[in-house]
Amino acid sequence: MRQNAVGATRAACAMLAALPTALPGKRRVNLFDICDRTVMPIAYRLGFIMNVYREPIIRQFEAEFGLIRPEWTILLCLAEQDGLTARDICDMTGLLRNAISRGVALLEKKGLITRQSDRADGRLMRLSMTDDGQAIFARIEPILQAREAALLSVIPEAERERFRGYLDLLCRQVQEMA
Amino acid sequence: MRQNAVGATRAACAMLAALPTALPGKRRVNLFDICDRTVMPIAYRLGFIMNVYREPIIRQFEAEFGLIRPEWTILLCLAEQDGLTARDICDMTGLLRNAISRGVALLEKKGLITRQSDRADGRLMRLSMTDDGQAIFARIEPILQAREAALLSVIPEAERERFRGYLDLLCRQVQEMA
DNA sequence: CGCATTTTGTCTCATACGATACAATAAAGT
DNA sequence: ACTTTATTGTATCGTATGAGACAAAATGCG
Repeated sequence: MRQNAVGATRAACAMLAALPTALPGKRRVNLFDICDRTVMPIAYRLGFIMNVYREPIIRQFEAEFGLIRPEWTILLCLAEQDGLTARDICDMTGLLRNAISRGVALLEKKGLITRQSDRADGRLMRLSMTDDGQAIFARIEPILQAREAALLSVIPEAERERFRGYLDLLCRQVQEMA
Repeated sequence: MRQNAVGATRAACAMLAALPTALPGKRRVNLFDICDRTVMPIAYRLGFIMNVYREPIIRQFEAEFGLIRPEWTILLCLAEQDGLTARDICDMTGLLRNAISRGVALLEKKGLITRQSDRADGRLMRLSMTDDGQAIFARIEPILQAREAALLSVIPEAERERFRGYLDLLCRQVQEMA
């Protein structure tokens, strides 16, 4: 007998409750065996994808380039738009002020970016990549690109625009929710 | 002049390079201003969504229930399938052995799960939720469910199945990539 | 059997990270 | 102008967490 008859929505999944309670022998349980029976089938998938896709890259960049996540995230942003402020990067990435501040300090100490206080608003620090920063970024960018290509390869090219559209909707929605 | 003419793919985005290099006044820079000019427009969106959607919940559950991420992740899995092993949960969630082991130890100490070593394979520990565990899970589940509903509300119902299909493709692909 | 190899789970350690409080500047209200 | 209030960024501190080494059990191979 399943012991998990908890939560209001559990009843909605009652027809699935007939699944074996004791796992048969050594059968390996798969992600898809349970994620649709949870109350968060989409968020579960998103979380799983990020756990498996993003985490290893974070560790690789730490080990290989000595850059923590906020650091190369900042470089990624500055590569596409010079003179961003820490606040800009927070908004664009969803990282916290804390993390960006730390990343900026580390990058500056390494000489990979420069900080210049804004003339109009003394609180703002405009950030720019140095040549060294661009050199490092030139090494991490192809890695990110290759990984993106591998990820997307399973979605037919004709469908990618539609998929991107869904993600844009979610991006706006999570901003609303915050 | 933009200083970021770095990386092989930059040329492909040349038509976008005409964007203003110095930010005009105090204009707030948005996520969508740059994410399509990076080499990882999809992964960037996925990362952003997770940063803004998942992180706050992780912090809330830590503060409100004293459960770290591996802990409530384990409960989520056990709620849908009793008797899972730590290894099963790793495969299903994309979390590392380490994290699951830690979560299991904490949950057991709190009396929220029980561990029972498998008769056939002495290395395996079969996990089960206790009544207390189910009680806690009954409190976190609605929160997760509400959040999922809010997230998905922006995707038309008729399209959700298609979206879920895309995510399934990505789930399988990241498993392949690992 | 007997020995190497693999698998499962735990432990220790260094560290990246979020929470909180704070300083500096700007903006708004009177 | 002068006093709140908000915004931007920084510093300190406790903790969650990944890396790596390890123990125990199972499996493969001679």
